[in-house]
This record gives sequence, structure tokens and C-alpha cells, in this order.
Amino acid sequence: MALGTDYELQDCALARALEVVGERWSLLIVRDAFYGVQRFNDFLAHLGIPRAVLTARLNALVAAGVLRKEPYQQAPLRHGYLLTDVGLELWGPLYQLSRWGGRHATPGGPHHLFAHLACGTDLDLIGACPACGGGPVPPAEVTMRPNPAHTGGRREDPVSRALVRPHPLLEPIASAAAA
Amino acid sequence: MALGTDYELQDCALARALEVVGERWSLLIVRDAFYGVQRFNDFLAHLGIPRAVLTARLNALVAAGVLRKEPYQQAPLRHGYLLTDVGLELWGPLYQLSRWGGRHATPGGPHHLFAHLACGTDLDLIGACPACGGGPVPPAEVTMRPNPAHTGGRREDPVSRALVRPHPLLEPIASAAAA
DNA sequence: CCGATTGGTCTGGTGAATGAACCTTCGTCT
DNA sequence: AGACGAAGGTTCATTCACCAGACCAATCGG
Repeated sequence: MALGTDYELQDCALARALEVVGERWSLLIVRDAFYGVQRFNDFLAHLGIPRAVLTARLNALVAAGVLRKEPYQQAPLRHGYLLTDVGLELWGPLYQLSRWGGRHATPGGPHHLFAHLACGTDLDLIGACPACGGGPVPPAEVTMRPNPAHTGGRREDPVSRALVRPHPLLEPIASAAAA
Repeated sequence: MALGTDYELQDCALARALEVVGERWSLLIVRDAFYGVQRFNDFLAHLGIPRAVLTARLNALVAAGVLRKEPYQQAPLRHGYLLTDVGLELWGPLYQLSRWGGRHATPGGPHHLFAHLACGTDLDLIGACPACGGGPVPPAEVTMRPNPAHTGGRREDPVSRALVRPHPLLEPIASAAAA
């Protein structure tokens, strides 16, 4: 976000958080990173975002310590963008905001459902496993799958197609796994 | 937010949520509503937001069903902006995002601390009361107070000054209570 | 009648987002 | 060698949202 290009005087941690992940596409990029998207062109195809904006956001998220660049080949040097530990801690707010959107702003219901990898139970509202108890399940122990009850169109880019099959969070999507 | 003025094709509840609360000031306005801010001029003073933008955001949040207008006097008709039930459900994501910002993006530490009204225990990371157990505490049962350990300046508008004393969420702030 | 309070609208200027085209480095195919 | 394509950007003109500040309207107290 950055209001007045930064909310400098807001006496609130929320404003600070929004400086980092509040700009137009930032949180969607982070979400895609949780989904296993790592490469520039995969973010581009899945989000439909202008290239220049994607470049700017990825760099900003790396500078903020949410993402890090990790080389995946040397030949022509190429790197993917992966979540740091700081970035992984965004799973809680991101999941809850997503659930809120699913309840109140998504006609046709949510497109994806999230379950505990260990036991297959769907996560509750706060991201915990009702069967296993305890606190919120960390993202590495979560799998996502499309919502069969969802009505309405789906996107037709390679990333969206890869996400049709059930898939643990953070695991690189098929498109990138081909490398 | 609204990307291309709406993320129309994003197959994700998160994008829908961001259409509602993702624009530049929206989430800060909702946060202020939790703090007990209700009046146009109080939002204006506390946020330092341009009047035209505040008007647009408040109308958008009302249209989205997050806020509602409630008359507080008839003489010259005046109304405040209050959270609806849908808006109240944003407390979870908002609190968690705020905590994330406090951990990772706020030098000097968080400006406000949140405790369970019933027992005075500070809330944990997911917004639950460690002493009372159970799930996240609903906002009506939370009080906020300034963080005594916070270093750095504070704002000097009337709303910020009213928030210096401990204060239950959702209770109208002193400035508005004068009416 | 004068001014203050509240909650706006209007306007002109600036910076950021957008979409399309272009560039660079390498690998592969023929 | 030359053509082509993939990956990851950069550059550019246009549009659009944000910004600050001025202005407006209804009502009340003095």
C-alpha cells in the first residue's frame, strides 16, 4: 500500500503491515507463493498482473523480508521466489481473510478448500484442525483442493490448471517442477 | 484495492475480500471502527486521509455491508458509521495482521495491547485468551490500552488522545460520546 | 445576523497502475 | 551458423486513483 506512499504517522502495527503487504497485488502474490507458485512467469500467468508491477512487487516483498530469491538453475541464471519464515507467518491472517471473503463476498462459494495434511480434516475458521485439536495448522501441513460445490468459471492458465489437483501448500506447482 | 478496479477473474475468495477491504485506507478505517471511531470527522482526524477519499471508502464499505450508517442526532441529521455483523467478523484477520506487523514491521514495538475484558489477560497470537481457553475472543470482549514499552512518537489528534486511556473495543470514543 | 460545527463536494496537480512493445541471455533445432 | 523460443525483465504512453485545499450546505448558539 503505502499511503502518501507510506502511512508514516499511523500509530498502529496494522499500518506497518499494510505498508508491506497492503499494496494492490502484494497479498495475492503471497497467496500464490503459499500455493507453490515460485517463478516470475507463473505469477504473471496466474494473476494477470502487468509485468512491471509484478517486478516491483516481488522486489518490494524481497526487500521487506517476506520473500527470498532462490536460484533453481545456473545455465541462464534463473531464480524462483520463495516465502521466508516471516512470509510463512502470514498464513494465519491470509487464511482468515480468505475465509471471510468466502463467507461474505464470494458468490458461488470458495474456490479452494483447505485440509490438514496428516488427517484429511478440513480446517476450521481459524485454520486449526478440528480433529487433531491444538492451534492453527502451519501451512506446510495443509493441503488445498478445488471446491467441488463451486459454481462459476475457473481460470484457464497453466497454474490454475495445475491447482485443479489436490496439492500440499508450499510444494512447487507442476509447471515449475518440470525444470 | 480493486485491481483493474476489480480482480474480477481471480478464482480466490481472498481476491474477493481484497475488493472490499483491500483498497488503500479501507482496513485502517475498519480498524478505527473497532477502536470506537464512528464519526466522519473523527476518522478524518485520526487517519489524516483526504476527505474525498474518506467519503468514497465509507460509502464503499457501507455498500459492501461492512459498515452501516446510524443516525445519532436528528436536528441537523448526522450519522455515525458502525460495524455490521459482517464487519465484526473482520476482527480475526485484522488482529492477526496487526500482530504480524507488530512482530516484523514495527520498530519500537506495537502501540496498542489487547486484553480479555473479563479477566484482563493479554490475548495470544490468534486472539484467544490464554487464561480462559476457548477460541478467539470476540471484539466486544476485548479492551485495548497503549503499550507502555512503546518507544517513539504518538499522534496528537483528539482521537489518538482519547485512545491513550484503556478502552473496550467498539465502545464509542470520548470525542463522540460528548454528543 | 455572525460564526462555529459537521459532513460533505469540487478541482486541479501528481504519482502509480496498466497494457503493449521491446530487450537480453541462453538452449535447441535444423 | 541461423532461426526460434523460453525466461525474466525494462521502457513507454495512457489512464486512473490519490492528494491537498478550497468551497458548500444545514443547523445551532449567542
